[in-house]
Amino acid sequence: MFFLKDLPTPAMTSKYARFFAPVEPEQIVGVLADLRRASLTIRRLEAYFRENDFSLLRFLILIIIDREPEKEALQFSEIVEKVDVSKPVVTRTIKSLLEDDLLMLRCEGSDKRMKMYALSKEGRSRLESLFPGYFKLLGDAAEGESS
Amino acid sequence: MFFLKDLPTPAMTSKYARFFAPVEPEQIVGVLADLRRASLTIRRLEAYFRENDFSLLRFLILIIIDREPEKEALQFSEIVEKVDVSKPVVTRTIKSLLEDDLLMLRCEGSDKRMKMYALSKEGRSRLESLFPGYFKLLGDAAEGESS
DNA sequence: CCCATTTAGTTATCATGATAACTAATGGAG
DNA sequence: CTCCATTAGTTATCATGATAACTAAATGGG
Repeated sequence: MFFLKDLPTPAMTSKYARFFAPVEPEQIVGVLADLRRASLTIRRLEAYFRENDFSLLRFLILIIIDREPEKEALQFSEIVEKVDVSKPVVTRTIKSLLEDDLLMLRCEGSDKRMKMYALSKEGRSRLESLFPGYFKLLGDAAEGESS
Repeated sequence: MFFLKDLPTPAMTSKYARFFAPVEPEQIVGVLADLRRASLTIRRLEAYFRENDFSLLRFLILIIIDREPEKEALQFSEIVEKVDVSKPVVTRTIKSLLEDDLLMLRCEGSDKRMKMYALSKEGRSRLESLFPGYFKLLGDAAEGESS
């Protein structure tokens, strides 16, 4: 998250310009504005999921499994690859999803180390119940961007 | 941070389109791309400061004090307002900056609750030593955006 | 002037990200 | 077949964000 509330004023950027020349001040300010805008959107998403006793990461893991075209179960390491988060965090989050019966462990395959996870019925309906608010926030962000 | 590595394919968005209509799929995908891009930039910034035994928040607090035109010391609550982070986190971070002698406490004023903080000489030079890498990353992000 | 309320900042505790080091299963060289 | 290196996932611990509840100082109505 990028926490600077106020973007630098022109007076400030000119004070620091010697550090970033030849990049134009407007470019620097533009990037800062983008970082700030994205951080606020992410914050709103996190608040939305928290209000619904969920988390962005839990949601992303469910959607990643759901959106796969052919497979109906995904391997742990595939999930780790698609969600750009460290393995221990995925382990912990999947554990909580299992405890809530939103995911099911599928121990098929010859390799006894591998773990496959599929959405449960509750998992899928929970996911769908979260879609409207999620896409609403993304839509709002899209609007805010053009304005 | 937004962790989804792969943006949804057209096949995926059409699967979910009923949840976000009438917003156009390209808009949703566009916002997701922006969130992802910003998250990666923030990650690079955090990695940069970590490599330099610093943190993005520590840096932002220093720059906020430095960039104020007239005042050479800022009040705790002013810092909290400008950096969009909770008070306890600011307390903790300022404490670490004091321990490293990068900030100085200025207990002036009649209100004995108030605390004012100013950059020390080391604080200012530390800040300046971090500028080039910081603005380099912002410049890179600006380039990546236009491409 | 006194007590209740407000304001400034801190402490305690939790949530969720990371890295390092671990266990258990696999697989390939000899 | 045996043993060592590799791969899959977990455990332990830390870093840094949050909220709630706290202490101490200021303020204002009676």
